[in-house]
Amino acid sequence: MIKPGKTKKATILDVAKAVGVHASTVSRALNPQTQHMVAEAVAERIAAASRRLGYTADVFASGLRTRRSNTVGVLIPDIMNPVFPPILRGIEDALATAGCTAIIANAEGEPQRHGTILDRLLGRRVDGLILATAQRRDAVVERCMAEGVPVVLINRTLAGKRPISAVVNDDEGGIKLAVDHLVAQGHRHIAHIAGPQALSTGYARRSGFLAALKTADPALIVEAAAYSETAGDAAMTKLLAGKMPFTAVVAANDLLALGCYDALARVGFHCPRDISVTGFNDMPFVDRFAPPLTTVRIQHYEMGRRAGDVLMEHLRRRDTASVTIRLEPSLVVRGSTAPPAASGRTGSASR
Amino acid sequence: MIKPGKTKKATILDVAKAVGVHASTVSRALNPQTQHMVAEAVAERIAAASRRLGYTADVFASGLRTRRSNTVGVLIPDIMNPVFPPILRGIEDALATAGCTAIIANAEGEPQRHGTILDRLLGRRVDGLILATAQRRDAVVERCMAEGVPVVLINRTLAGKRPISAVVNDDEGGIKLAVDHLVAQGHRHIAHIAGPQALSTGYARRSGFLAALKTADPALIVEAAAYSETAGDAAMTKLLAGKMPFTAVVAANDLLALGCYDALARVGFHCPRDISVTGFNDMPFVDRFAPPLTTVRIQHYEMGRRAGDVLMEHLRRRDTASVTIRLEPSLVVRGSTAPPAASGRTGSASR
DNA sequence: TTGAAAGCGCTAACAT
DNA sequence: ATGTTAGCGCTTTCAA
Repeated sequence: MIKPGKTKKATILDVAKAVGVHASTVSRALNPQTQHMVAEAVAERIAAASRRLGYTADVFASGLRTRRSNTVGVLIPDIMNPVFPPILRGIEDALATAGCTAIIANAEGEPQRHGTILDRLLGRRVDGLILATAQRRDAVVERCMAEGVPVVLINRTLAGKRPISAVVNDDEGGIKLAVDHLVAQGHRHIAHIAGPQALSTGYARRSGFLAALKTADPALIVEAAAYSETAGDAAMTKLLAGKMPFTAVVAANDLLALGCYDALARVGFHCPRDISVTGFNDMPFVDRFAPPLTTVRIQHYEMGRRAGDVLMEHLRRRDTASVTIRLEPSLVVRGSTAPPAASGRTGSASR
Repeated sequence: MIKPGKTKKATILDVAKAVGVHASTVSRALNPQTQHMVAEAVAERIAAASRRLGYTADVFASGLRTRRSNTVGVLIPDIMNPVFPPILRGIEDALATAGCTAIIANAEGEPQRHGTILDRLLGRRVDGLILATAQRRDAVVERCMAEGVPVVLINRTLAGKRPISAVVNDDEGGIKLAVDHLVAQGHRHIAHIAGPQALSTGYARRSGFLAALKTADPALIVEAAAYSETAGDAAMTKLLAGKMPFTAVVAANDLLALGCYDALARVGFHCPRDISVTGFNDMPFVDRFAPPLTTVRIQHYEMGRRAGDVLMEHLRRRDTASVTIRLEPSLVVRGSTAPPAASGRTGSASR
């Protein structure tokens, strides 16, 4: 009933026979690394024949021999977060130019699952890894380092100086941009919804907040349980329930800022009239929210691209020294921030 | 300087030696299909030893032998479109239960690139494909069918009845939901921004619009060049420039609806006061836009999940008959639709 | 129920 | 510059 249609794949032997040379000559001619060892005329005939027969090297056979898959694993904490698609595009573009393919794995915010996912990726014999899931101390990363698997961290990095490559943002600097903007608008009581302190982003942004706002009140800093809307909502609710008045809040990322919107709406507060809100990431579509979010823009695509390039370099030369690339963020001012109300509404936030 | 750390992977031979049996026995014991051929006691010792040694079959070696990669290719038109992440999650969950891994490829709206991407995926020896990129007549799909590669279409399907599995939405029915809602609100002049007619979604939704609104005016139907915000903006601008008055527009998807927002804002019209807008997909975050989008909700996750399941079934039994699964959409009413202004503002849209 | 042996398609060391 | 040979690690007949 079903046509099998199985067009038998051409093997290297088919090409060899067609040209009248030995299989190994075909192999050499087709590999850029070894092409120089074969006569140009022969190489051309081989190229022609292999094109004509639609020959492509079997990844299993060559992988078995060479122990390279030309595949890298990419571990993402949450693919539903719109920051990641642009990052992934950057990664894929970088890999594609090196003839490499990404296997994307979703960690879904469950750190304990990371080990299993790593096993799965390693089981696929990936040549290296790009991890967007790193915690400040991270068992998965440690394991990779111990096993000598090439790794590049992206967005998040480890605590302290470690010999591992990473492409991150200047999180402190980015938060300073947001704080300075609010201060310039006249805000004096600014709260911070910090990201999880187990993550370098949460940690660094909190430090950046403290550094930028010397007068920061500890009571106005709340740590969110996760980078999610619900966690942002919960944190903001906690802030509103506290007795410290404030007129603005710096959220550690856009999703948390969205959660702030929810909490604010629930108690009938208006953003930015009652409370100004800033985010971090400038993820796609935040310019369309009500109100459009003032946020710190990071170079999503560039970040992915650079991480991909760095990993490719590590694969090319296994002794490449690790590097840390820090990308500069910028502030995008939109409708979620405004000068505090003159009416002394400042105190209104305390209840 | 760099610790090689290369922990030699355990091979099947290591396990065999540890247990004192032949490698082939280990192979049989570890494969659920053939496990029954080996004595239970031996099987247990093999399982224990392989666990102890951290043995996992080398995918290259077994793939070379069995011609199966336990990998499937997933072709997505645009990963930046937030509909896809939930769909991908569904697909991955379905594959994971079958021990399969997805390789996601981004087609980036360039149909001519699809062939190359297909080659790359096939070169990776994927066992099957899930295509979200199908056009009503699609060279890539034809090629897969001709070559006997198992394929499941998702979201979009081919023109006419074809022997190929697909998981799609009831696009006609979905649009009818939107039209009926607008009519119930009192709208009489309703426009449609159709999706590309080369895609089954664009085509079916347009048909659905025509079917639901017998009095539809051809001058109030504009085909967008792509499913994108800019295309939606352009189409809406064209509609506004026409002389036909209308009070509502049914966009063929959410991105097009967003483009409508832009066009409306540019000419100083307010949604929904001047013009009501509906979308399609209910992609993440459209509930947060200004105004929150009234749209047709599709079962993103379920769609992915079902497609994955169907493909797994095709891989398990190559002679499985093809099926088409049609998922039911529902309407989500939000702030972008309202009754038309009583003020006879109807005509206002014409200039 | 288990072992022996062959071979999947390719590449790399060695030989010429 | 090209051919010979061996073998990567696994699965699968075939034999016992």
